[in-house]
Amino acid sequence: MEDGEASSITCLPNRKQEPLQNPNVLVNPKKETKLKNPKTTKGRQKIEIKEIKEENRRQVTFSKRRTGLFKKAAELSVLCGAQIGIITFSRCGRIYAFGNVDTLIEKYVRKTPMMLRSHSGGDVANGEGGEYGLMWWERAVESVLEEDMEEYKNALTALRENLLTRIHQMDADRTVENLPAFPNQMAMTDWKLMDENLTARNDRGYAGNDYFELPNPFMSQNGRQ
Amino acid sequence: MEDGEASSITCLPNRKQEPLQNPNVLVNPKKETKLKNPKTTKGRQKIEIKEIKEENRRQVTFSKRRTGLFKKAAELSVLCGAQIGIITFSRCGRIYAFGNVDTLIEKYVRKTPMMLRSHSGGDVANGEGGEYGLMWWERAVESVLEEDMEEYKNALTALRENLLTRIHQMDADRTVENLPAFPNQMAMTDWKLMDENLTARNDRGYAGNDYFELPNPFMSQNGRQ
DNA sequence: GTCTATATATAATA
DNA sequence: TATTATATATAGAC
Repeated sequence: MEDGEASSITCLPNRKQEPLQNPNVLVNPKKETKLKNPKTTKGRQKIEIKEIKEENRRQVTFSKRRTGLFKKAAELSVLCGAQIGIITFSRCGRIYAFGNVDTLIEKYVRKTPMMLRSHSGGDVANGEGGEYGLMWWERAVESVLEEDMEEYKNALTALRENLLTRIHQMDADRTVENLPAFPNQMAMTDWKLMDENLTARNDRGYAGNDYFELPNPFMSQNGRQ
Repeated sequence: MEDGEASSITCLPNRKQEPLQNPNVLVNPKKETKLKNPKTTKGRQKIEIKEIKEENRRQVTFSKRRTGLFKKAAELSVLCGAQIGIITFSRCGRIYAFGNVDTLIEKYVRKTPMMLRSHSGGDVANGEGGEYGLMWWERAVESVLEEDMEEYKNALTALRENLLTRIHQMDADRTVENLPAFPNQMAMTDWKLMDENLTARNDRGYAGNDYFELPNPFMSQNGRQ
């Protein structure tokens, strides 16, 4: 009820009223004479939080709630000056992202070394540029950074892609079952970049809300989600 | 109004009522005789979506809305079988994350090559193992992958960390002002991993909601956000 | 997509 | 923290 909250006039305590079918007896239900409102809908119904089985209903819900989630994120970002990134994979593997995800991923990975270090068992290594028993590709990265941080920064996205397009076998879940051995063989051509009409950024531009969708090339164009 | 929606009885069309101060004339406002409700609060007030200046109010809002956002994400995940990851940096650089972020980051980076490719100007390269004008570290990564994908997978987190701990100068924003030249010198010791009481996962365990907070070691323990 | 009625989130307050 | 009243999100039906 963003604007025109006149419907709050309705104050009928009769809940669980008749099936509200056949509103044709009364005046045209929409437009004109909304007095004597016969409750055209049941309104928002309570639902259980469990997987929605009906394909179509699930799809509608996904779309609506994803929109709502992103809107909430935008508001939180603006209100509190927080940086927020959201990555969403629909069941068919379609990506929906919110925020300057790339930047946040880098910040995230950069700021959570402890988790990873403890995972790999080692202690925090010092980074003076010597040899610390790093794997060769780790040293490689290290060396390029020491001599050319700027170029590295500019090329990071390319590197990042190259890195990860190689590891499609890992954590393959049901949304991305059988990727070909070389992902570049995929016809990833029909992705689209869409600008979202999310809440306008404030002058600081915290999250820089970019919002895009990248369809899974292995899904038929119909039957999306 | 989770349970007990009796308050819907109140149907006073008089909005913008008096400042509702001084409810002491009537019976005790809380408990007993909530009939003749003198409106103990103004209820949720409409706010503009712009940065909240008051430190305290902003902090409260951040906490509440972040909780709400994560709850929404959990619901969307369960309802629609979607995988969702959220990364949030508060103004002071504290990290709040939702979902199996690491896995989703890998999936995300793996599945967005087009965006990056178009950014770097090239077309989609084929990956038969030849030379495509890749930068040397790209070829390096490529070669290691071709001969030892498994080891690479296992070492990915270490690589990932090593990669990104090197690029702390980029996108330095006001939340992370002056990181030392070598992040490993940071005393990243007081992070904590907390389990969140988010909505219980369904049996598929889509997002595997892990939720943790990683405080910025450069912020004093008080004055958090 | 749009609409309506209701479920839910949350601003202000104690 | 917990409560309350209201703003907002969204289920169901077009």
